[in-house]
Amino acid sequence: MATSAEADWVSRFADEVIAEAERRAPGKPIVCASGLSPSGPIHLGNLREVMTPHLVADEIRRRGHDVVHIISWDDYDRFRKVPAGIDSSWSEHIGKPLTSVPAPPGSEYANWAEHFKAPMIAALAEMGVEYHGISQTARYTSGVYREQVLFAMRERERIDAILDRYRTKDKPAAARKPQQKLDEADAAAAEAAAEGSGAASEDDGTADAGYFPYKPYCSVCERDLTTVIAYDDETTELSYTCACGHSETVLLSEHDQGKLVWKVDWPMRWAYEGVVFEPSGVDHSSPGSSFVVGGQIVKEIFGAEQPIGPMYAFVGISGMAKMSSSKGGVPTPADALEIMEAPLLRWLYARRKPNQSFKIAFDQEIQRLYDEWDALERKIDDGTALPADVAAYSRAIGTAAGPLPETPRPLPYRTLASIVDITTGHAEQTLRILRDLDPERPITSLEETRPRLDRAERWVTTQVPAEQRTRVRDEPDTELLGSLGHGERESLRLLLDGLDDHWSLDGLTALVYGVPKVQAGLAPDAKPTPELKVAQRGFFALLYRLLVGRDTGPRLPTLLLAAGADRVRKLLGA
RNA sequence: GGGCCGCUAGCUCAAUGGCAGAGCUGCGGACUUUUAAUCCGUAGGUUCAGGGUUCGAGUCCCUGGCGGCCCA
Repeated sequence: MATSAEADWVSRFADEVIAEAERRAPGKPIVCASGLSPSGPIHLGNLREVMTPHLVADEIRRRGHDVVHIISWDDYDRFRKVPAGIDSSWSEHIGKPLTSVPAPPGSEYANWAEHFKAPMIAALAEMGVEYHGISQTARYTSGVYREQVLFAMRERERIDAILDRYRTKDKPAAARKPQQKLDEADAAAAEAAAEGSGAASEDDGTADAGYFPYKPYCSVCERDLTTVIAYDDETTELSYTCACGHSETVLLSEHDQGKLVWKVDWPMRWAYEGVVFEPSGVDHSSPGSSFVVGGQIVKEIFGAEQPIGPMYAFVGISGMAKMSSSKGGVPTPADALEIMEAPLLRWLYARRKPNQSFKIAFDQEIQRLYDEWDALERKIDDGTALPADVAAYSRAIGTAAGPLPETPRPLPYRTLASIVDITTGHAEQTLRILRDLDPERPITSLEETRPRLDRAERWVTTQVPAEQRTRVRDEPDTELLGSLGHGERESLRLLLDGLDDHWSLDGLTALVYGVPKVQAGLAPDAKPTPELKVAQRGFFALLYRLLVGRDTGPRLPTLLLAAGADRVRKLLGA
């Protein structure tokens, strides 16, 4: 196993967490935690909230310790605002728990929270992330946190005093910030991240009647537009009014409609679950943030310790086509898994330390990424990979539970992309080209190249701009054909005459290079001269013009095979 | 105004106080190869600046600069 000299960041955290857990709660399962708010699409930035503890927990599990990774679904949080694209009538639900808001129109799910949890759950399963999901709605409405709620109310003055250390006197006057130079995706991601972490502009529970760390959801309208006006520690009688006009008095010792405010809720759960490791976004790094305040509350009020909590930086996106960003503008893990295999996505999160930001490629960069991945695999095989690279690789391809599915014949992604581009995904043609790629070890079934083939195809169809796609002409370019000189006509004739006898990848390769040689009076297998190379290039450009209407394109033999002999004859004016 | 993080080769990043290193790009070569093909070779550095601690600092401390973000 990894010694300290070759440990990566995951291993180092695992060391620390194991030691801490041993000190805090010897003999009990080690608890790592993530929190996710299903208030909208759960995007690739939020995935870091899960992957960071996942990787650490997995390392701990690999070492044979008992460990649990909790994902807390903050589905009892209030519905804050109606996102763009949703009917404005949803505004009547603002203030309700996310589990009490109807799912977006057309959804098969019971409510807003379930609708956005579902794709994340599917993605985590595909990525091999093992976790214990906890619905905060279920926790609060079943009274699990009863004692913690009553305790927090009893201690409200001390909590208020802690919060007060960070309150600033003059609330308003928050000068509008100058126009940021973020592009749309970044801005949306930053906003979504802030939403998810519950950091910004959270009502901390201050009211005229005093401070109360508990906020009831109204029994009539379900919204949290409530104000606590009285509370009795002895009887636990709590009186509130709601903006809807309703008012009532309930026994908090029996009442289950409401929750602790975020800055108290989070530390309460650290204490309740005994969380040893939980990361947080960089937006928690300022004084007064819920992470900083929570650290004091968990210690001074709940008598527990704050988790070891690395701050993680944002995850960016490069080149996401506007169209397919799933309804929210920011791509989700499901979006990424459409164009890359799960180990690749895991690798991105494993190889960078949490405090490093990185980008996930939806553009051409993904080809480079895959090249790098394949090169790493070769280095692992021949033993020349660096220890940290080996660690990241092993965390990417599987978990303590076993390896993730892999592609049996991992052909270069760029090759697959190029092939599906020109065959437009046609299975028979794709297989024919794949079979001819390596005659020594011919591919006999598309299955051998899956799932990578499917990811490449998905990438080509959803992410490659139309102007970069190869589109074989439907009709011949009669104008260009008509303007050709004698030599050019002759070259096309030589090519067409040879088509039937050279209809294979190698045959066509010899043919397309041979035509200019024959024209120059050389033997088809003559060594190329500089002049000949110029002639070849000119000939190729002519063919590309006639076949795809541009000067360049996929390698000609592949292109000819994909287009088919009949179409080639038609387009070349036979 | 306060805070967090970052700054190392052209780019993306390694280096846990102990010889500054990879990938890509570039350059040279091989190849009958083409949407950034592949293989071989090679170059590339005031580690943001200044000071301090140390036998030894990219790494630790202080001051400053620049960038990103958060809070006010």
